[in-house]
Amino acid sequence: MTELAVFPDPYQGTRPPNRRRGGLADDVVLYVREQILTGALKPGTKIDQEALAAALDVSRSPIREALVILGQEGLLDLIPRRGAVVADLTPEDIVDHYELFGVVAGRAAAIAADTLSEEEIEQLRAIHDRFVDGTNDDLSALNWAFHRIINRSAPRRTRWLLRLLERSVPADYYEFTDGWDAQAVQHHAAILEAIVERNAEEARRRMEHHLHESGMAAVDHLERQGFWED
Amino acid sequence: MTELAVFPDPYQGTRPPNRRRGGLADDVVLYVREQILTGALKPGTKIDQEALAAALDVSRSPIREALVILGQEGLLDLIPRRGAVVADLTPEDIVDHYELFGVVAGRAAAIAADTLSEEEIEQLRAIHDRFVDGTNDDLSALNWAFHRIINRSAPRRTRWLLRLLERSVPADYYEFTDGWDAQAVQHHAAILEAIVERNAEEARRRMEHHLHESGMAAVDHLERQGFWED
DNA sequence: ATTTTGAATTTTGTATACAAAGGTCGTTTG
DNA sequence: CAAACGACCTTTGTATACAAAATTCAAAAT
Repeated sequence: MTELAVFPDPYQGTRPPNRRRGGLADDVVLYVREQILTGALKPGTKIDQEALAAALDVSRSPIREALVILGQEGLLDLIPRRGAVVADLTPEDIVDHYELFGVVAGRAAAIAADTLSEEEIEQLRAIHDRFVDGTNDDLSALNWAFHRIINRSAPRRTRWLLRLLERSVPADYYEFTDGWDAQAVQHHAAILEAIVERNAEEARRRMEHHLHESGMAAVDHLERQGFWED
Repeated sequence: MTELAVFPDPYQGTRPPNRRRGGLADDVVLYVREQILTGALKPGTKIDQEALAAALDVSRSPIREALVILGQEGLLDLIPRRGAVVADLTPEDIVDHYELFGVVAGRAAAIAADTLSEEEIEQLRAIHDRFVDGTNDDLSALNWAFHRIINRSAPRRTRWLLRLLERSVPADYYEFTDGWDAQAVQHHAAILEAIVERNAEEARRRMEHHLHESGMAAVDHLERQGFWED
């Protein structure tokens, strides 16, 4: 997770949680997740708790809590009494994950089209404009801000699931490379338009399409990075 | 989770995982989840690790792992350095949860309509027939078997999410009471029909509708049970 | 040669110990 | 009298210790 620069006023509260540091387990989760999503840890690799603890210089307590979390996220398979193994992560898994992300984010977009206030739509447009502009701004942060305004209109459980799906995906490791940002601008524009027109079904479709394409881009990127080599 | 009777041949491998007993943490998860979903533990209640450990006669190690799992499921709010609190669970949350379940199960149903083999459709029909019949069978198990055949046609990540959504919901505590089974039969029939006709979009819509109605039934049931009293 | 067996070793799961942050409650101070 | 402070107690987070299951590997048996 990249540390974000301070934003001017209109972005108050629109930056990633940055919530108070939890315990060591959180660090372990971040570390192992990155190892998996960058391909440093290949599927099938067994996680040696002791070794990991030694490597990160913590005890097995936070290690075990981290493994439980990653197990819940589906990145590790936890087999009772025989430990944690890096789960398979095929192109199909990535595509599937983004399709799921799509249907859930699509639901959020539909709700946003129905319920966002005019002020919120104005905020959305402002962020989108800076996203289009593309200069002197952290594109990843603006992308995040755009989706956040939409997602926060969704009910609690939907927001919970969106956060979950957001975490266990390589997003941070490939987004806004390879000219993907140009596509994203188009998609965002279309989504914004549907929301402005209060066309919930169209907003849903376009969000689903956006995430579908994101999945394709992710697979492309990972393939080019040699994620599935040897 | 009710223990299932042994089924005749056609149901081989169609009963709930029943996977090898994990550790004590699993027991703790089951226990606390039940306490929350039956209303014994009200939202806002703080979980005292020591007290829970004493009550279940285990140490805090499995307790903590269980709390992490329930936190990931959204049933507990884990606040660093100040412990776990039972998360809010309003009617809106339940409805929202089932809507999410709907879009994901809908995706599975659409895939099933496209990809189920004729043999699998025959199995589905056989199970549905026994479900319609309603005599001398565990309705809950048949319901589970019906959905399982559909869901297992979905790709891995979708199956993972379905399992997750299935767990953190009161299903077991209200299903097939109050004449809900009559409605479920209708819904299943409609879904089966769409699958037989290989009509993916219709299968999706009907599955979404089924889960939407399930959510309504769940809220009704919980309200009648006094889940949200005082 | 392959499989089987069983002690030695490793690794997991659980319990306990300890340090530090959080909360409590009475006292003090403005 | 209300807010601020601080000593005391509680609870969490982390480390360590211990028991039991799983794995390893060499010797024995088929």
